[in-house]
Amino acid sequence: MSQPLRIELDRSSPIPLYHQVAQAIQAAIEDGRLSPGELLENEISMATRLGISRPTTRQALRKLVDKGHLVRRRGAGTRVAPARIRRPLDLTSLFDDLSKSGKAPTTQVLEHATVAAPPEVATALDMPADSEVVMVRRLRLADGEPIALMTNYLPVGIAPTRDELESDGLYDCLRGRGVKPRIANQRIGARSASAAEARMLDEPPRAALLTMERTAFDEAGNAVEFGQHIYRASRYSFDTTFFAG
Amino acid sequence: MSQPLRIELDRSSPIPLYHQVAQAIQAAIEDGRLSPGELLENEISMATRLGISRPTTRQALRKLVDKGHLVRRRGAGTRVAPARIRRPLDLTSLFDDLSKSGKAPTTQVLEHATVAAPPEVATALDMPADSEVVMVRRLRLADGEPIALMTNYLPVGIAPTRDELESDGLYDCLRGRGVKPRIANQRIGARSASAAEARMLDEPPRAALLTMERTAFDEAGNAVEFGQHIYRASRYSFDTTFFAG
DNA sequence: CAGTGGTCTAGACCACTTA
DNA sequence: AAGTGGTCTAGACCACTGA
Repeated sequence: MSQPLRIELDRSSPIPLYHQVAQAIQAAIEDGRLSPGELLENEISMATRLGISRPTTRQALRKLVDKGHLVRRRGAGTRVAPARIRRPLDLTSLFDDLSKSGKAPTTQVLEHATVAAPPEVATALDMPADSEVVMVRRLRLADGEPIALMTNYLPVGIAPTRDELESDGLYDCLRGRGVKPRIANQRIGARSASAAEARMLDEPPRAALLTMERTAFDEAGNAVEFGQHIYRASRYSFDTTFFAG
Repeated sequence: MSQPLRIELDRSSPIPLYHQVAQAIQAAIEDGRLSPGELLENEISMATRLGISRPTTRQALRKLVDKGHLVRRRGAGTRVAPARIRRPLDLTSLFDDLSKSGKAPTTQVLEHATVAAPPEVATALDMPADSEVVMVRRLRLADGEPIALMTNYLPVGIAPTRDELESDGLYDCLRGRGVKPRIANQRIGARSASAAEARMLDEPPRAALLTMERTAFDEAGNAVEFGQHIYRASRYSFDTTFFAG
């Protein structure tokens, strides 16, 4: 531990104290003021120094452990986790993935229509058969190069417009409408491209494609989105981090 | 809420009280005594009924929320999460996956040798170049049908023997040695099978394969295992659940 | 407005690590 | 033996939901 981390707390803020503390420490880790493996101040000292109780301090540290940013060992202290075990984004978003890797993501909306939900879609979204849903098909590109062909189905109430989808990722659009996806079930597989798919994605015939099916839910368990996507395996792969419980 | 869940606590047990409570509730959810959407007793009443403090009760409930088994809303109570948003196993294990779906998994150990770590393996395991590691190649089958070809590299100290690997999954073997993988970084992609791969997996030439690279770490951040695996896309896909947050 | 979960406090004792 | 995090208690006040 070099020297105690400077943390400003605002007790009049609606943001919980433990969250302010966690944010401050996470920021310090992310901008390098705390290095991987570095020993942190112990929690009792941190609590008294910040003028908060020990349980509140613990709650902040626990959050960071859950996110994989800190490692704690009884008797041995709290350390910044090795960089390689940090958890990446929680809900995979192609748009964010591409932005972060320095590519310029663009979108062509191929279709945008209100349709009766096919049976498998109605099941996934937990709606009565033939309910109306918005169906969207998009071609996603990075630096002008096709990356993925995405088909999504959304409840009519929350579906973004065609224009919104041209400029932002689906999840950004949903957030803008106050919809917060919290849980997603994904199934990732692979298959060979059909002739039409190969043509659209600029791949050779029967090229290997990554496939992903996803159903997303908000915190109350309401289905928010169902998608069937195919990715060029030559240009894209899924990076995920798992924590054992 | 039908009627308060019967929970037996053992205060002399080394298992923490909050863990006993969480286990009891999770068991009730899993065997159907609590149904999806069902309202639970509120935490104050549960605390007094079980003779434990409210923070301890909260800790139990928080664990279950983190695992996706419960959904809580201020003012509205605690409910069992819809079945479809339950988190599956945390660290993907082919062996467990197959067992649960009623298949009989078997393993052929094709190679088992101590070798100098290739550069990319040394990097993944965070070891000096050319360190000795145990390399294992296995063919995994379900009901006698080939499913996956797996290549793993492990530090010599913890590597299971050939015999152990014939009868159990890798992660079971590691647990048996007291090694607890807690975090894994995975990269999932796809490509076409080589002639040799197609032959071993009983697939047509150039069939689409799922690929997975994984590095697993224990709680202290020590690398435990690095693997490069290929799966028959026609027989296998990855199911995962993500939590935002 | 009654009831719920969310936040926070100020202590206590214990198990484990390190030296 | 000293220091650390892990567990647990018994309260308090607040924000939000729903009838």
